[in-house]
Amino acid sequence: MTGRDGMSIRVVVADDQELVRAGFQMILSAQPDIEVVAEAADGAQAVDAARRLRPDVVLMDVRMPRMDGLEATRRLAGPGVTSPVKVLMLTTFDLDDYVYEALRAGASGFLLKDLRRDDLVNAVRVVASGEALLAPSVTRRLIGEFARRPRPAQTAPAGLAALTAREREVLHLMARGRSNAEIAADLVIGEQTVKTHVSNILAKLYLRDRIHAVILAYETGLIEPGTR
Amino acid sequence: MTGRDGMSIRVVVADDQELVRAGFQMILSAQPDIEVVAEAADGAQAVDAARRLRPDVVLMDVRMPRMDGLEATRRLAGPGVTSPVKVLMLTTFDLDDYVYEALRAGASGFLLKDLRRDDLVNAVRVVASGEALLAPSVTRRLIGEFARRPRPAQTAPAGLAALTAREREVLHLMARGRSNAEIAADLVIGEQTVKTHVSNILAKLYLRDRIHAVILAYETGLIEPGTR
DNA sequence: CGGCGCCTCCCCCGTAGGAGGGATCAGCGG
DNA sequence: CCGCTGATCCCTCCTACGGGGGAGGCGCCG
Repeated sequence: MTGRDGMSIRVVVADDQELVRAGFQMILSAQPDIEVVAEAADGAQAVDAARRLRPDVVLMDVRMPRMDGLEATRRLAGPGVTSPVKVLMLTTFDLDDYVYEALRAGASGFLLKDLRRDDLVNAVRVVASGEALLAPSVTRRLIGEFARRPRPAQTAPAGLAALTAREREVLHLMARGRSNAEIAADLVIGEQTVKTHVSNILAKLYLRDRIHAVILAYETGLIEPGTR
Repeated sequence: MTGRDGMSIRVVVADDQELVRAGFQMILSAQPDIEVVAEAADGAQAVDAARRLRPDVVLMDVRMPRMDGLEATRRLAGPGVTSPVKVLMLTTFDLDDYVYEALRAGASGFLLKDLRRDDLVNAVRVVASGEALLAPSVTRRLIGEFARRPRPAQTAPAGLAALTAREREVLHLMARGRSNAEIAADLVIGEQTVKTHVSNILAKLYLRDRIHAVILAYETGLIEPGTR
């Protein structure tokens, strides 16, 4: 979208330590295709500069006075932001909390400051191109976190396949906590009919009661938390 | 654990195309600290070789005859494997399904075959060291996937804080689908007592019935799918 | 065309679950 | 010492649920 086609990659460097900013600035400016267009000493300045200058990448430190990098990232790339700016997060310590928060905040990358200069330059290029990258240790933990939770949707059609379309519909509403009467109202059918469907569902899935149906809906990924 | 301290990194290359194996073999063997100890033409051979030779890393192609790389990875690094072997997955096309399956199968990395030789060598070293890495496009999607789902635990203590320890205990069992009588048996108290607790829980959380309590448990992250 | 699957509706009936009372007792902090 | 909270137990009443039937209409397919 930006920063390619011969044009240089425009970068904003945000870090509260002047020395660190100077270092990044020097490394990046030495590249023919990278241009540091602004520096920021705290999150507020970073947000301000990024909104004004619309850089291709913001190099963002996690810990900063006034507004930290997490909050700044949220404002620049978080969910709900209309035209997000890409953020590459940097930190000295790779604490889990920071990483997860950063990624949820919308960061396109998370690196430790002990990286080699080639890697930093490469990272900026990768992020500018719309891709993402993480420090190896972070990658490992993210993979672990990801693999830890069982596949959601895929396994759903376990016994669910045995249900008719209407039954699945009823199951969905059941899983949302609707009573038989409410389901009947929702589907514009009689409550007796709903009861029949419910009974058939429970029988087909070998469930004791609707509560177990709700549990099954969540466990199989039929319903995902936060989808309410 | 292995492959360091001056000893070379021992690698098994698994790919059904002879030319690809030869290419990887050549690139890796050119490194002073890397040694290709075996080649495999399918998943079964890869598993066999890896179990026999205990290499530091297995370079594994996704698509292979007889047994594909995913299944082979599961057997070498999947959940439940006692002494896992590190697997670096390689593919020509970065299909979502492959990636997610590979990571769940226990792979320590996932790269596209269009990578530069330096990156391949670097990847082998990273994986051998116990860390992980992904192709940038894969990283982007993984982050997206991760950020998509709202933070689980954190938000839990929303109204839950109002509950007493005992009530939380009852709520947990309720969320597991236990009936009042079963909960009573579990906690070695009278069923009447359980009913009282349940009533208090519902009142405190402004819930209509135990079904909504189950839903709330999942939605707040009190219970996580797959934790059964 | 006759079945079969699906959706629809109905009745009866037993029970688990929840509302709304009230009660005792141990522990804790003022 | 008193008051409060939490945990325990008991009662009654009512309803939503769920099991076990039966039954009619519709569309599809052999």
